[in-house]
Amino acid sequence: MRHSHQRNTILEAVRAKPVHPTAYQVFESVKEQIPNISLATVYRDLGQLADNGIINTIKKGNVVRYDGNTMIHQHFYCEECGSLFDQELFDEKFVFQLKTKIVHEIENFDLMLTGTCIKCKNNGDKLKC
Amino acid sequence: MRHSHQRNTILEAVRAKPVHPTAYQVFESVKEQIPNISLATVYRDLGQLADNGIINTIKKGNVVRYDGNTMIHQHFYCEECGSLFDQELFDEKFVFQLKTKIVHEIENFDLMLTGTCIKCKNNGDKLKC
DNA sequence: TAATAAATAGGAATCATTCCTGTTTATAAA
DNA sequence: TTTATAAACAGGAATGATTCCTATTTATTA
Repeated sequence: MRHSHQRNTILEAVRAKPVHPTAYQVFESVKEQIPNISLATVYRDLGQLADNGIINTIKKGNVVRYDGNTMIHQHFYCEECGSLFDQELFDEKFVFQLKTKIVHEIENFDLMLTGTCIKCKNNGDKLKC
Repeated sequence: MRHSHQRNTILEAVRAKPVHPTAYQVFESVKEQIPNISLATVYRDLGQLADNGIINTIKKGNVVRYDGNTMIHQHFYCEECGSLFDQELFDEKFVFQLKTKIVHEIENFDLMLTGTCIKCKNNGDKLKC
């Protein structure tokens, strides 16, 4: 990969956002610094960064989200408010042991939990009173 | 849900296919029996069947696949040949215990493993000789 | 048998993502 | 420093899975 101002700015934008932004959200964020950046460039660069293991991708619904945290971790998605949280459930060691139990060669271990987050659950309970 | 010939045929098609068919694959299959079935009908009925817990959905890439097996199980996707296998790794009991460790209310536990399946791996090794 | 709400076919619309093309830029060799 | 060239880019068109829309048909219940 050659040095690129756009790609650096894109990487910074992903790392700055703990919300796991979509490509479009990264586009909007980077636009503040590079007004005429192209959405296609954002997609291309995010793809390159992911291919090189510099960022991770998370799929939820029909959109891809990008995650600057490359440590092994899992995610929780709240169906009520749409928030996507990091969820530490299995560590690297556990995942490594699991891989040895499977005949296939595992590259990725993607766990997505969905449900209602604690905040929404409490709000829901209140409304029911 | 009212009785519907189309929906029944669609459900049979999903259950008959161990490959976890996409909506379009179900459409093609059902077309043999109901030639003028609409793709929109297939999508609508698959959605209803999933909403009622009669079938499950699996997301891989940008397509949804449908699974007639409603028991708790996980999936492995081979990046080489595109096959999607059932993978029993965590049983219902284990998943239940995990849920108690999390503050949020968990409804779904979706694990997708990706990599190279044993068959493709062996083929690859041969080619390298 | 009639009323009616669910289900349907077919096509249009949506939207995230990828592709295409002519132009610009980073890098390395001359 | 200049030149060559392949990567990166902007902007817009294309793609493809899925959903929406509307007029028509069908299952169910009174």
